[in-house]
Amino acid sequence: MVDKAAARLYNKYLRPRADITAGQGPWRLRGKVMAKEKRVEQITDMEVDFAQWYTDICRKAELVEYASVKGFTILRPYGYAIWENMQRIMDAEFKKTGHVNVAMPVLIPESLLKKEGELVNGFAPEVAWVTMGGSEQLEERLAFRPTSETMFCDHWSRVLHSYRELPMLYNQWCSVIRWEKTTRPFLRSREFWWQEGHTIHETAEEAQAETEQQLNCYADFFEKVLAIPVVRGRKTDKEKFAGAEATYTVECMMKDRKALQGATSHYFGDKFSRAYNVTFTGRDNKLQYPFQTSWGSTTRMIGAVIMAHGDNNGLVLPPHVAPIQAVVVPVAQHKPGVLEKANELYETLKAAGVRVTLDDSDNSLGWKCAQYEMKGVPLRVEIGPKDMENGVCMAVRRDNGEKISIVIDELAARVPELLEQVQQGLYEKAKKNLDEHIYAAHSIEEAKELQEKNGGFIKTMWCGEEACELKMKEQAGMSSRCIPFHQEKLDEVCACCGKPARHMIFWGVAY
RNA sequence: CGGGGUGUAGCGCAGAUGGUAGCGCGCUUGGUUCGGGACCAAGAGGCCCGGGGUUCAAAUCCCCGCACUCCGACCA
Repeated sequence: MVDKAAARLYNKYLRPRADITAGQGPWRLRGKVMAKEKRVEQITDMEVDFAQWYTDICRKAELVEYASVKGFTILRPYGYAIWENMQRIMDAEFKKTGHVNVAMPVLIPESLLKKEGELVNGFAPEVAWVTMGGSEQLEERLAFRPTSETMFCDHWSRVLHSYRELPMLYNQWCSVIRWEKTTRPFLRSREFWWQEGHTIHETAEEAQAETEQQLNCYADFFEKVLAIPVVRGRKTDKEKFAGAEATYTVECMMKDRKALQGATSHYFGDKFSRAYNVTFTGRDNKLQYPFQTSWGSTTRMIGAVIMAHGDNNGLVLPPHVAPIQAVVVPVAQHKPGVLEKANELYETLKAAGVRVTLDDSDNSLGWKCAQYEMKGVPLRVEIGPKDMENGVCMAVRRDNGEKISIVIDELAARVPELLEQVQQGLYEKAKKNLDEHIYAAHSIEEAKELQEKNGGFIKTMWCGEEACELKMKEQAGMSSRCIPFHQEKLDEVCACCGKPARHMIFWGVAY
């Protein structure tokens, strides 16, 4: 019902622009008329247009660039460096609990993919196919992996013989292809990078424990490394992974109070091992089917970091994954001794194990400040002639703008300490955002009203029926996020249908 | 896949009523600057998204594609 002419006019004259160029009145930048708290141009304010703000950050902080095929993105060095830090930390955690890395093929024969019905049905709409090999038509078309359960099962069906070989705790770092209809950097793209863990176990209990352990591993990673608090819970049958017996999730809340699924962990029972004929000889000398899990986390976590911590001046990175944790910025660097001193600070911090960089380029101080704020560097260390006289330097926190004078001799000890404080500060801020935006509702109408007014998670009691999920979606625009492990009893009956309630459930508008 | 919007220099945009292109920022070089995106001067940079039409003539008008983006449905 949008008036086309009006839309065009809006677009031409009123739509918020990312770039505000100099010489345009009150926003004039070089004339320094801009509001003090808005120091970085080129980024749309999140209050004006959150989606545009997000895209601006992805591009202006040089995290991604669009590729030539729709829905595919290039992870640029700065973006990839964040991913590498995530990988390094997670990979070490996986290995602590006995997991080993493997590499599976990128192509899956159609016949193999089709062996497990639910999985195929779940992924069929988004599978990309290879039909040609050189100039020859292939006898059987090959799927680009959308996920690798089938490859792991096929492999296990050949190599597994005895219970003595169990459990097999495998993981792989790779990219997968899912032909999504609409795409956004990090949040939804046709190719994305991830890790997928796949394990098989002798008993159901062991497999269930694995599922839980890995979910907790993710939750810890989000909270301690990404500084994003999560809600742990189980997905409803409607929302669970195709073919899984149970799907667990860590749900996060973004600054616009929309929900984002952070990572998932699935319990498969022996469903896949039966479908793919994975067997082993048990302790009782009988042929048995192993119990299976899979769990995954993706580059979407970068999107989560952007939307959980970013502000109107750009990206804000948690120190644990920041490619650059501190940048040394010399002030009045042409003055004698300044660059030398700056370099000394750089070397000191490097020796202290800080991921540090020194910007001795010719750009002005203001430019440098804005640049590193946009890129989310947690700490800026300024050193100028006046500081040198006093034997100090100035540290500026990205998360709250606080300026801290540091005696140079104490730099090596103080900076790591400050980085930890930034890490903690980010978590606390995000935790506050989460805690303050969980609302209890007792009917669909109330849920809808709360969602429209506040956003966030709406918690209600639920009978367990899919019909009620559909009703909530239709009437209040929300999907179920999870059935939290920490249950509360809000009512006796389901908020949607009035039948006896079985669970407390979280609803939200999701990415 | 449905509904809007937009494709002109690296980025942001101007280019009524058709006559093959401009501005700001950025970039390069030289100089002056430097405690929050500096200033001056001289430069470089365009198959106007693609394909068809209409016309003496198309960035501009008409079809058809494609891409990006926002809002829904689907998903990590």
